[in-house]
Amino acid sequence: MANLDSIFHGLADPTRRAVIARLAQGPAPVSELATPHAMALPSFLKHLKVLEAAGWIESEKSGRVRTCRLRPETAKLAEGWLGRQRTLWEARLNRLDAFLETIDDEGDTDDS
Amino acid sequence: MANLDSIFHGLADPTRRAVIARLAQGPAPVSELATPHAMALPSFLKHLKVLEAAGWIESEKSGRVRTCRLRPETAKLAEGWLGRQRTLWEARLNRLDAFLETIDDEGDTDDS
DNA sequence: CCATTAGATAGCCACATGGCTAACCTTGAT
DNA sequence: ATCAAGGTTAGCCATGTGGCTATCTAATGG
Repeated sequence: MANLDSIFHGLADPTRRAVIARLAQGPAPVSELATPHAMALPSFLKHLKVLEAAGWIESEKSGRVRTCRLRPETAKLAEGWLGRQRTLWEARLNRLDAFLETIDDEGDTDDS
Repeated sequence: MANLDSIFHGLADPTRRAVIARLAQGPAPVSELATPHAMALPSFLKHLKVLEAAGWIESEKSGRVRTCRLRPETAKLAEGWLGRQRTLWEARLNRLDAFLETIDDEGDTDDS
């Protein structure tokens, strides 16, 4: 697992998001993950390491092929944090609405 | 608005997440946002600029006070992307389940 | 055994990030 | 008019990030 810092940093790059999107449809070997991306393999491997360190993916080598798969729990951590903020935000808006209605009930105060 | 790169990069730092969490409870001036964080103001301002460039917050200066507020649409973009990946992932698991049931239906094939 | 395939490691480079201090500019209060 | 408060700007520095090439190892196919 990893902290939110590395989890969100993992998402802050189109190559890495593309890898996650690809792996959401099932595991794949490194070379297959790499082909859509116009960069040298070592550069791409760095992205995979970032994702693995963040807990987004896990991988296993069998023979000379390393197969990567997604760890969906990590997405839950990310969605969880975002959801909690949204909850706070919405609660605040509800309180605000309630307050505004209170003002309505009191009628206009500064109108000649 | 901004792209997913900067949106997620905005979240990849505890100071910035704390600012977002604070602003989810309502707008606040820069100095109030800064006080909980043990760093010089200019350093903190950089974080605010990252958040503003990413579309996470907007701010307005009146007199010598700049007030910041959250832009919750941005959270929707982030949650939206994550949600779409989860949808793909779950669809894939459903197909996998269906496939495994297919195998069950066919009975054992290699059992003497 | 030899060549090929799949990936790993090392090292280099340019630029971005995240922190700092010092100096500056407005606005507000006295 | 002056001083304090609230930012803002400019510049410095160390480290991180994202790309590259060159080289290396370990499996596999012929």
